[in-house]
Amino acid sequence: MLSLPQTAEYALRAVNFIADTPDGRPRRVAEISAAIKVPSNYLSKTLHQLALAGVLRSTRGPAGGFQLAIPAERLTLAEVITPFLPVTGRPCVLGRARCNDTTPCAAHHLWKPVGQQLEAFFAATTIAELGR
Amino acid sequence: MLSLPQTAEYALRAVNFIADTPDGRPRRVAEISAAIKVPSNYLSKTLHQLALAGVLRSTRGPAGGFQLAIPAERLTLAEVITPFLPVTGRPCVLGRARCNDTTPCAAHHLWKPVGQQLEAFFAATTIAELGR
DNA sequence: CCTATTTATCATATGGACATGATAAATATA
DNA sequence: TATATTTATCATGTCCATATGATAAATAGG
Repeated sequence: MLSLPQTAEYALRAVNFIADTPDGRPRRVAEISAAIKVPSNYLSKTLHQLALAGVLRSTRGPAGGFQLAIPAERLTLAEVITPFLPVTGRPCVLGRARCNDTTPCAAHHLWKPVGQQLEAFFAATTIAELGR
Repeated sequence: MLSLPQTAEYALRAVNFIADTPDGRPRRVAEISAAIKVPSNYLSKTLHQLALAGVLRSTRGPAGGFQLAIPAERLTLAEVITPFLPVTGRPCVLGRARCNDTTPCAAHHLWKPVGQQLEAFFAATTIAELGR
């Protein structure tokens, strides 16, 4: 029905995989890419963006790779996907530029609670809560 | 956070506008386009697709235009947007190809109720319930 | 300090959603 | 039956998410 951008899904899969590393040692792009089935060269850039966003920490050179920069228990899904959502992310189902409580679209009153629940899901769910 | 394809939003706006026509007379593309602020030539094709989907009825020639093919009280948002959703519409937040109760992704158990509520919203809400 | 290993970055390609403009086909009505 | 009006369809263009491939920069360890 509604779906996340491909890249945001990649990010979630990657972070979830990284979070599941014994003693949190760094994971190489090649490892992650193979594990979650995402093109490695593209994933490389996605992981870099997550590092810029402060979600991951990157280390170059031998034994380098990507680690969580935030403990899985405090890292929310929202933090992971936000860098990959369109800047023009509309909160309005009808796609109206301005839609809020004071100038609502035709569907605002019906959509609001559903949309809020959706946002709450991403904002409240942590990586630690995911399975494997 | 998540959003519908642009074209699906156009479709909802258009159908909502058409539904709001006194005695259900046909509405011309030009009228609709002006009212809901959508490029008319593009809208034309979108409306045509809705006609093919059985949501609208089209009439050519003078006094022609588009009308609802289904009473607003029985026309759901899902029926309006479905023709414009990607065929590969994933029900899985992590974007996994196969994700269901028996072979769930890492987020399946957490996402399921939220996703269901989302689907229920579109499946249960009718055009008649929208405001203006 | 050299070398292997790893991320960072640059250059470029591609497919599809979104859009524009023009022409064809249907039809009401005078 | 001619004409104006309206949708249907065709041809084409643009932009961005997604992706590929190659090279540069950093760093650990011998």
